[in-house]
Amino acid sequence: MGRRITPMGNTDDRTGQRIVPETTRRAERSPGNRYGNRPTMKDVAARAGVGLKTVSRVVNGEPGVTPDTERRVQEAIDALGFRRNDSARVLRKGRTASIGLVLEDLADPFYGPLSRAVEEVARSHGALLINGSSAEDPERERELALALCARRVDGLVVIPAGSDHRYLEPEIRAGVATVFVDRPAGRIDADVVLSDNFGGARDGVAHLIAHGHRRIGFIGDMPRIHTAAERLRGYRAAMEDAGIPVEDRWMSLGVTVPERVRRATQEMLSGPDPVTAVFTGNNRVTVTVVRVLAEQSRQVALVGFDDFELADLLRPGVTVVAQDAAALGRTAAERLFRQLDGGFVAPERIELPTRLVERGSGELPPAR
Amino acid sequence: MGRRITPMGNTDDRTGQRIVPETTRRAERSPGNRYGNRPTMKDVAARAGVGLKTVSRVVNGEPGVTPDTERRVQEAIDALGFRRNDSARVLRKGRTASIGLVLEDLADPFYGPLSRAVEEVARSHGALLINGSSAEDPERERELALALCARRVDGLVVIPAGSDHRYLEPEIRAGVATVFVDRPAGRIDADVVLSDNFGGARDGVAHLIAHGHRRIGFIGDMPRIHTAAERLRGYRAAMEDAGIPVEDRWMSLGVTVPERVRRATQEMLSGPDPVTAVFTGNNRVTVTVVRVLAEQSRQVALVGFDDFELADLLRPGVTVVAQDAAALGRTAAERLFRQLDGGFVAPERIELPTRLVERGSGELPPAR
DNA sequence: CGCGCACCTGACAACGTTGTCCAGGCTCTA
DNA sequence: TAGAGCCTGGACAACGTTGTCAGGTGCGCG
Repeated sequence: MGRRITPMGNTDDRTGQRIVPETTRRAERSPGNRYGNRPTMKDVAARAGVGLKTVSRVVNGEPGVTPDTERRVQEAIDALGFRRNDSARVLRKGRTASIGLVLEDLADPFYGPLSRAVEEVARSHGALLINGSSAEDPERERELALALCARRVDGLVVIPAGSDHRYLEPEIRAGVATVFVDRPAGRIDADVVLSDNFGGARDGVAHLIAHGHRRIGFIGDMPRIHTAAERLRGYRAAMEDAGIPVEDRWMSLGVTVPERVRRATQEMLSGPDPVTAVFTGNNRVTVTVVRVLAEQSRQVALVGFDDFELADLLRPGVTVVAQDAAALGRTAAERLFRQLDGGFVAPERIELPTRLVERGSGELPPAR
Repeated sequence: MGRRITPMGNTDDRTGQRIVPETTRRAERSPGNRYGNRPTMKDVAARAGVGLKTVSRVVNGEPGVTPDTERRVQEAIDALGFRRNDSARVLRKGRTASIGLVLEDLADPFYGPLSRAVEEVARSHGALLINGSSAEDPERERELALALCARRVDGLVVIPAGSDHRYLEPEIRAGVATVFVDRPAGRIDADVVLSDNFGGARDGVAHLIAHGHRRIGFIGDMPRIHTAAERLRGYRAAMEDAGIPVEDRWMSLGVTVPERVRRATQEMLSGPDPVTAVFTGNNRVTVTVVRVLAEQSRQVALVGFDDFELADLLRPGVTVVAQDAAALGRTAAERLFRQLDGGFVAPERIELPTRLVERGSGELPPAR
């Protein structure tokens, strides 16, 4: 491996001087237990010569402590490097001020902004965010969600991988606020925040039809994924509205790995009556299809679901049906805290609109 | 707002039937406290007619329980919907099986894969990941890191925003494993995992020089950010190696918002002796510069630090110095767990190599 | 000067779990 | 059949914090 390793001894960024802190030794962890013998409120109280509860009051900024006492306690805190143990606090108070986010894959550019939006809302409510990726595996989603519940997160934002979420019923009944995003919950009654997948896809396909296309391909994700199914439904609706009978060979659903998408695209583009336009079901598919089309001599129109960075810089620019990932996350998180702050709220299904962004690829006329 | 809201009453994905679960009512939260009156081990024990510790044994799969007793306990658990309270467990055991990640911005495509890699390693060690964005604000980084310590995360992976991390010394001494990624820690002695920013930038600029360029611009992030400073240093080194005196107007450092970058680029490209090539200091800058160059009639060579999706699809393809974000995250997390599993390890600085990916934009000859 | 009141302070229990330790019942052997 | 040893089960304390409540001090007013 090409990595270079040097023994430490940092240099200060600004002065370039070598810094050797007198002691940044890790405390020997006592064998089974204890956080490296951290000081507790008891220790602080002893050192400050006050009672336990007085320390608690100072730490939490509660009233009823004379300035002099407060100063003594604060000095002891600083001297010992005390930091309140929130685990114990949580145990006592019942609220953890943290929420969980179960998503599909943090590395997917669609979920980054969504996750960030959830985090911002959480932050504004003083909560931390614990998140995990389900990798599109229902079992893993379940494990993750339940692990978060065991940590007693106050609420849960879930981007479902599975289609049966009854396993969450006991948790919801026990008071865990829950909101589903991007895809609906399966078999339970809960808040859901979605994009208008059906309408967006229909509009996108209609846009191609309006530019003269009739043989239009659809390449999407596995049909068991709700968004994929909805977008396919939108495609079918647009075609039907235009009175165009859809041929089976124009549709391809399955995993979104490049190889499959590539093959599917090539098949649609070959044969006697090839498609003259393609509608792609998500950003990963779109990117692969753009690559395939770049290799074609013939011009093929393209509209993709999901916006992506640089779509405007390609030639032609890629026309997309854009959904607002950040708005999805924000709306879901706000909904979550509404549940937490206001007690029970009847579950709703919130659908956010999509937006057709014309950049050129969708406005190409049918070739030949 | 264009959102559509419908009262719930889910339909099953597969059957289309309307599902109305008999009761998914949220438990009334008792006023101050309690997790909606969740059952505890005590409740389970009472129902199963066994002792508290026996329940604990069953829940944790400890030996010493007859199959018959185990079955009774398991039934009680299922009937009550019991789930172990990990907060209490943590309090007792001292380890939380969770690690914290403080990064700059989850929505940045560079950090998605990094975060995901950290998560995977954490998962393989049975730990959860709590993360937060510092938004490049040192104070917020500090708050976040300390909040995570208060939750008693076992370890911390930090992408520094600030340049002084002495505030972490008490935590490290108390046993919180800590690894810094992407940028070094300031003023403390800790593990650091970096890309070879200096070498990568030097190689990238040398590549431009090898293709005949002499007037080469550098547009980067704020110089207080370590990576930006290192990359600038690499630029200077390459120029010096080639015996080219660098002019001040060829360099522009500052925030990476599009407006500033755009202006900086335009300035370098105008005037009597404009630059014939540009080296960009990170992916956000690169993208903006690509946009500006696309508007130019003249061809300008470009090499960017950081790879980005679709760089190969642009015309010309964008030549980049690629760093492996996932490898950074993975290496850091592995290092973290090495500390956690193996006790004290002397801090090291690990530097991962970068890779020059030629795609065309860096191989353009100087215009005119 | 004495009483009452306000204001501080601290002892104590409780949160839900796990580690320790002991009791009781069983089996196996001498 | 008695004793030893093993296996199972449960009582109890402890983890570090916060809510409750009662005690103590000092001050003002009658």
